[in-house]
Amino acid sequence: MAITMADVAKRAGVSKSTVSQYLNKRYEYMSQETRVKVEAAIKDLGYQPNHIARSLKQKRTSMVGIIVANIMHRYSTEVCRSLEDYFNDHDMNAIICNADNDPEKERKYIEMLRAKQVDGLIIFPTGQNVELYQNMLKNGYPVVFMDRKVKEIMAPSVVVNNKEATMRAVEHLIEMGHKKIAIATESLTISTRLERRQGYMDALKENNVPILEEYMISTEINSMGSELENLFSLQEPPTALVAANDLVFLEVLKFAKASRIKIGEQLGLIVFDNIPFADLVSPSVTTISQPSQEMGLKAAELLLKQINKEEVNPVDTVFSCELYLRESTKRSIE
Amino acid sequence: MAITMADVAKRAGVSKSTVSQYLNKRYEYMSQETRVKVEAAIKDLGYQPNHIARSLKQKRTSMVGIIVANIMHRYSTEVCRSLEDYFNDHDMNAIICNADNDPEKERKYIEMLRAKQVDGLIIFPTGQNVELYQNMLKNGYPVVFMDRKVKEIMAPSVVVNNKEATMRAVEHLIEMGHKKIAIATESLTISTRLERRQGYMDALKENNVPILEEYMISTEINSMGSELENLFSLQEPPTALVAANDLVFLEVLKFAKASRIKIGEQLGLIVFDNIPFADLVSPSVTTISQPSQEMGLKAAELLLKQINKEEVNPVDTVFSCELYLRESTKRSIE
DNA sequence: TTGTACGCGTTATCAC
DNA sequence: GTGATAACGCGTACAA
Repeated sequence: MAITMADVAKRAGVSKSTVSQYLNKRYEYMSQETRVKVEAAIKDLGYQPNHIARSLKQKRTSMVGIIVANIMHRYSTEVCRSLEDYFNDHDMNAIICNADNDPEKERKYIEMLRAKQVDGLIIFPTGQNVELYQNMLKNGYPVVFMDRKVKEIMAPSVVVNNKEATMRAVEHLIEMGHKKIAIATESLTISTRLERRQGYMDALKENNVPILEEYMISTEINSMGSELENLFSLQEPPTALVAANDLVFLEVLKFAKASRIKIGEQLGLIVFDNIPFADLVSPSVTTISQPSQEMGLKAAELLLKQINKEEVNPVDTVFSCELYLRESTKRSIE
Repeated sequence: MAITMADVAKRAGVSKSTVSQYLNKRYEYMSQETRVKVEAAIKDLGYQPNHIARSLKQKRTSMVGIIVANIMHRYSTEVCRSLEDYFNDHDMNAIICNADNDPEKERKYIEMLRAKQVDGLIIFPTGQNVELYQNMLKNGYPVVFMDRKVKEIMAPSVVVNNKEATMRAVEHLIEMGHKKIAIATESLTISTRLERRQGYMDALKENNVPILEEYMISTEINSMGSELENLFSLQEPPTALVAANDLVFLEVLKFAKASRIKIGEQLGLIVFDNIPFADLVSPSVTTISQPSQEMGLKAAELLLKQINKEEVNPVDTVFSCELYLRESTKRSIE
């Protein structure tokens, strides 16, 4: 079917090994004459080396796996883009998989990618497959965790300062006079969500603002709308809200539109996530932005080091978020 | 290093072939007894089959390549998500690559992915590597083109009715009383951009609205801002604008904000692309939306059929876009 | 400088 | 039912 080294060798009137030498640019072991012969044969036949066979021999596929929670998060897309760029520059390919925050799916992907002999894995972990993570780390398999921490695990991780960034954001709301501040997160199964909520609570506590359970909603995206309705039906509805990621933000926008709540006027709003049009819509949206590009770069570097058998410390690399103040939090409360 | 079939065979006291039979579930050729022995050995050793070796033998990697123009387009992300879902459901993996509309990069990716023996390719083509495309098609290599057509090529393609959709959108602007309608596209190197522009021109012609060169700007994203400035510095600046994709839209928003042009009030705006928050921002944005999910599904099906040696006609599958009328085009001109 | 022979981990084809 | 043995396509000692 396809053209193999043997075909090239026959055509050029040399042996397979000579062709192999040529392909690996070990020209010292070769006369000028055979070199051009081989070159011609390759061109003639349109020969393409078979990486699969090479991988089998070399135990290196030049592929890495990326297991992302959900590529529809803007942040995830940005990180993937950054990772892909980096690996491409290093002649590697990335296989991108969506685990959808489903531990079962995550497990399946990890096993599949390892069976495919990918050289390493970058994982946005669900946090639920602890034994599996530990197994990989114990065996020295190259892994970098991204975005989320796994408590029981010591591993190279690339994360942001969720707690501090949220604290800073909530403090800003407090400075603007807000006292009735709510936070909406997805279900509290993942470190980032817990940390953001903790930052929210810490900020309130440090500023002697009472922490009210009913101001902290956390639920699936599907039921976020009705939870928001409850929240704003309280006797004392919040005057400000922190949306803990972009999907939550979308739900908040939907709800605000339906309820004719004017963001920026009646409701101060901060979003923890990267939003492409945040500064261009009206009102522009105050965001806590994550340096997705740099994080992807760092994670890729950490993985590549491990693949190249360099020592990598199993510690968190913590990036700082940027708080962009915009119109959605411009109005102060007396 | 890793555990191989040979290890399992030794442990279970059988031959490699028997282990292979077991793994491929050919239990008929096996006593109950050996079956449990093999099973136990696999569990004990934590054996994982090596897909690379299997691929070498079977000439099927269960991987497909996706070469996307730029994953930062929302539409591309949505298509990728859809593709990934489909292939995952069929026990295949997708390798996603960004060609950045660069023919050279595209060529490199096609060659790399084919060397990696991926079972097929879904390409958002630059259109510039015609010989390469033709070569793949001639050899019966599974390929599906996505989003863009390649003129010289007969191949299974999944596209939208760019011209008709844009016509419809521009007709709407005309119905609203607009006569000074502009269109902004990226450089006219790609079929979708040409088709959208053609649809724009056709709509004007059919409605006896003069076509003005100075109302049709097409340039790199980098210089879109200054082109927009020129456009709106004309003696008769346009009252409506079609942004031909989401990146152009972003530039339009930037420009409008800087120039204090009120979208929906002073400028009717239609965007050809999928915009996540289009209906939730103020003013909400009239969009021409592409059925990314269904298109991904269709493309995946077409590719899988080819991989399974089923006959697939080298024709365009044309999906229809949806025109969502929103506030950015609500104001009529007398 | 070039060729031979073997190994990589799996599957397919036969014998037994 | 089970087990040698030969592919698959490439890399690489080692020999020539």
